[in-house]
Amino acid sequence: MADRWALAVAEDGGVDVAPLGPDGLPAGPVRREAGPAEAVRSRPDVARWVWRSTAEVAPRLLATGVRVERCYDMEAAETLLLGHEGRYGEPRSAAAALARLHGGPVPADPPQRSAEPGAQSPLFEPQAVHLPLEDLLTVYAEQQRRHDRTAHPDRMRLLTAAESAGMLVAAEMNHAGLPWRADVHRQVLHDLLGDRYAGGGGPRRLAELADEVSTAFGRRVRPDLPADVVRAFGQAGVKVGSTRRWELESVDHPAVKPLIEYKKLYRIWVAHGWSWLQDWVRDGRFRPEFLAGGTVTGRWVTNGGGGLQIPKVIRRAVVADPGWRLVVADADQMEPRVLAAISRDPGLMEVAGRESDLYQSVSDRAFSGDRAQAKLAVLGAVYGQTSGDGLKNLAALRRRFPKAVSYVDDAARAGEEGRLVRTWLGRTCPPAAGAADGAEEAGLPQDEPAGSSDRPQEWVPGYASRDARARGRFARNFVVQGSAADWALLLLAALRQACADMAAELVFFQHDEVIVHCPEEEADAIVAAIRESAELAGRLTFGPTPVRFPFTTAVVECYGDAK
DNA sequence: AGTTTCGGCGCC
DNA sequence: AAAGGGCGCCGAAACT
Repeated sequence: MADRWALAVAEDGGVDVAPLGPDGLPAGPVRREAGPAEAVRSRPDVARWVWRSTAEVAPRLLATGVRVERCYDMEAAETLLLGHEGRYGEPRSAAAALARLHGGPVPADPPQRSAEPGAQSPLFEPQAVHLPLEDLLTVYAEQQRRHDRTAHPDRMRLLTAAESAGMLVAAEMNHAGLPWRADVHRQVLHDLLGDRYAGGGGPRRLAELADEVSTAFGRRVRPDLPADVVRAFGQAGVKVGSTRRWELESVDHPAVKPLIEYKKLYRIWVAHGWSWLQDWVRDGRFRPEFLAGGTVTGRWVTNGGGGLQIPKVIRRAVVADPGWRLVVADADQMEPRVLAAISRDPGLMEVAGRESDLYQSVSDRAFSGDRAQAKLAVLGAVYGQTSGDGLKNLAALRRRFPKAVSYVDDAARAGEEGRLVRTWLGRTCPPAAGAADGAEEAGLPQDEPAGSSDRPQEWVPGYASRDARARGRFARNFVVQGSAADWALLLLAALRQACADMAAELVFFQHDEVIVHCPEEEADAIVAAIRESAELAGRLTFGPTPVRFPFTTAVVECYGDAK
């Protein structure tokens, strides 16, 4: 049995499959099967299935309980390769890749559809283009050659494998759903907001707070209309530029307290209230549609339901099934640890080589024990902070960890100058990303490289334009956030394999946090598997490195009890 | 009336 | 003086 097989879905839902040799070329005759499940089930020893789109195939496998070991997602590969080649914006479908090879007209990608609440099969792609197996093989062979031509072929191949694994995990999470107790959710809502229908059609507590705000101003003010609030403050003799919380917090006025409380609860009501519950929770599960690789940095997004923005108070509703547990695992200080691994800064690698609190260690070395300052400085360096305490403390950071800071500085400069910036494994930042305004559809730099623009947007001689600086900040953050996403994909892939021979299921993933739903007796094994997967992912992603990737894990029945 | 943008905030 | 990065979501406001 060949190690790799290719699989092409036909118009009628049947599939053609063929074994691939070590060179990636067909090593046997094409066979016809009734569907992906039949094809996979009768070939249990295949190590990797090569197909056009995991989102197309995986739901059909999951529906019949068939699992694959690994896959190669051709359209994920095409996206990564186009990015690496500096060709962001070109159509990324397999059909487009084929057309480019044959010199024909290149079809545009189908438009992204958005999720509909309660959709039964949200992953089914209505506009799926069924390429014959022979064409898939042509594209695949060319993609192999394109991997070979990248700056680090071994890393790029790993990235494609990791992204493909992520697509499998995402499909499995979409299938499983996050255990969700609607009754608990309703109780939380009632505790926070009071009766659902009380004053003016809204919840009681919001009506009360709106009254308090109005009383404080001495006239009727609607707290959810920013313009109305700004006007009311103006009439009270307080000049505010917006109604953002950080700005209001420094205002001394009796309306501030109820206003901030109102906005907090209003947010819960509109984004995770009763109608959200009705729209997104079915049969005891919340099913956001996870999209692996949904952002340019490689972070995932969810399509529908705000799956990655579940407010802390609402997590009370995430409850394990009877006899089961949630293993909630959160990577400790992931971004500075990743910065240590990619920059090879000796000092930062040394502190990241311990599992203890990294910010405290940085603080001990450079900030005379003030952990909060150290954390601000590190995050400021990663995010490109341009003012405030973070900037002030950056100098101390630079003295102690020069290679780490210059690593992100170099990325920022490259971004400003419109050069390509890549994560450790080779995911590539679009040159125009981070531009202040739209018009990046062309996928090309928006304005002149720094210093050569004849119409600078700001008159600061020798400095980059505002847009260029925005791209610099984007690129600075990209190398860290994106390399962290590289590592997280490998972590997920390893954890998925560890869960394979247990009942445990991966049910949630949020950048540096993962939740496994498992029978109580498997919880200890899962905790160990997370630790082992994290270290394995570190070695696979970054090669030999002293950097550790510890997790804080909690075995709980309720997500709200973690942390 | 329908679509896009804005303001604001949730998460990391 | 200078907006710290990435997202999604909602209603209101602003547009067509």
